[in-house]
Amino acid sequence: MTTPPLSRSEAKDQTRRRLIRAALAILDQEGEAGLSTVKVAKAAGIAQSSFYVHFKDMQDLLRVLAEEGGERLRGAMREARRKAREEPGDLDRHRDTFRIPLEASCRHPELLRIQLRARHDPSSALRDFAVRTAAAYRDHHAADLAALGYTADDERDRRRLEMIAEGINAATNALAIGHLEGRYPDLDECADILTALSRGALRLLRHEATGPRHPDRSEPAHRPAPADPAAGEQRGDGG
Amino acid sequence: MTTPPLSRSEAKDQTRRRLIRAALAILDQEGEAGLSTVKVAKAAGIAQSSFYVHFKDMQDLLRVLAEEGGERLRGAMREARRKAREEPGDLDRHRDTFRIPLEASCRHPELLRIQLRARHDPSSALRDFAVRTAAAYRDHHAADLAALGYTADDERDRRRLEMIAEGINAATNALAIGHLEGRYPDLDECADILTALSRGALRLLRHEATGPRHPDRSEPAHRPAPADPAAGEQRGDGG
DNA sequence: TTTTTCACCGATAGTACTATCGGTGAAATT
DNA sequence: AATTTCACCGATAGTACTATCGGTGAAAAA
Repeated sequence: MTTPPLSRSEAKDQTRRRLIRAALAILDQEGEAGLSTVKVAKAAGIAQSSFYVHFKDMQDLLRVLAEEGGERLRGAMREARRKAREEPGDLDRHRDTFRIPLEASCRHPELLRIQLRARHDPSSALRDFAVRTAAAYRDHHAADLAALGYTADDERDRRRLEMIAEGINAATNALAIGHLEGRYPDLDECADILTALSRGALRLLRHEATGPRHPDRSEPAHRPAPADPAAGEQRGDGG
Repeated sequence: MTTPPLSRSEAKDQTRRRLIRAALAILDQEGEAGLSTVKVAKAAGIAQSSFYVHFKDMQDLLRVLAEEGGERLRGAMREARRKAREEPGDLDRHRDTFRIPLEASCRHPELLRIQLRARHDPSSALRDFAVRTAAAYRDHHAADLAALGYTADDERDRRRLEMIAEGINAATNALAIGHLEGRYPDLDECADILTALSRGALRLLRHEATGPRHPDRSEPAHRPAPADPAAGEQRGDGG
């Protein structure tokens, strides 16, 4: 038995972390309805009343949980993206676009499940987190697709690009869940399906973009896109 | 004005229906967490204790709700399918495949939202309903795709077909929600996106199904087109 | 009419959870 | 060593909900 002389603040922080982890586990296993200060505190090994030493109330804990969860997801996405950049994969840039969120999701199954649940639940304290996470994924896709050369010049194409990104995002989540449930063991195959799905949709986009049905504006307007895919959102860690 | 001489059983049945409708509304607006016998009974205009005249407990009400909801969704799907059969739409068979579930979902927004929520919530009494509904949609898609000539001979193709159907289903729900939220006003456009999405994925399937077992072959430019799904395109206009 | 039935009511016991209280002992500070 | 700080404790008041009770009046049956 190690006898690490924990300082008071270290011990407190450790308890706090136990509370957060306990809440995450209960949230994943029993859902938001199963959450209570009693259960969380007990699972963390402290008295129910001591819960309030660390958090103002359950809402407060969930806020912190969402913040940290969002950071973890974003970090996983960043990491996967970085790894994808280092690897040869020039040929499969398109495919990587789908592997990255898939891997990020599967690296944190509880967060994925919680996010999917909370997204449409008006009573959920995590709804905001879920909506923002989904928006981040959608933007990631939209930006990556734009980077692949699928520009959206007019209003309609922009909307279509968004719709495609949203559909792809939903499919990504569904396949990630399927993978986590063991139905689709091969993550590469999931990425393949997503790649194939998007390819068809993008053809529609490009088709519309190159040969407009209503040539009212003869302006090609080949604007060089936002250039940085989703890098702009968290380019922070530099190179 | 109206003086409808309601028999006792008629009045009771009407109260029961009010309870179910009230529960559905609360469920949609506040989520499962906001549900209580107090609220439901009050919204239905009766005393809380009288709730138990009609249902054993809240679980019982939710069971009935799920049964009726499932029946309504299935009915809407059946109806849309029937209507699609009657219409000329030979050209847009493929597209109809996606319009049908879209319309069915949008006809019952509360049920769609509730289903999406409950699907991944382990604490939800409606989880079973959600899972079965999702499975029904997925099967609908898989069957329709099969009807379009995309056979799945071996294990792998079967799994891929299922994955495609699951992805498409998820995208369908996402776009239906987007439509209900007003972001995608044109349901036809949603169907177009879904059509395009599936077309790419089906190409992958067909490629695997018709081509010889040589995985190194790159994308062929020719179009064998067994059942002619994409032939109709949409107004084609080669441009 | 007389009697029975029963949908509905108010009251309430019981359960589960929240959030605050004063107390305690060991770490931290003096 | 003496004092202060504070993370944690048990107890408990307060809140919200569930589910059961006996009572009531009007519809239904006799």
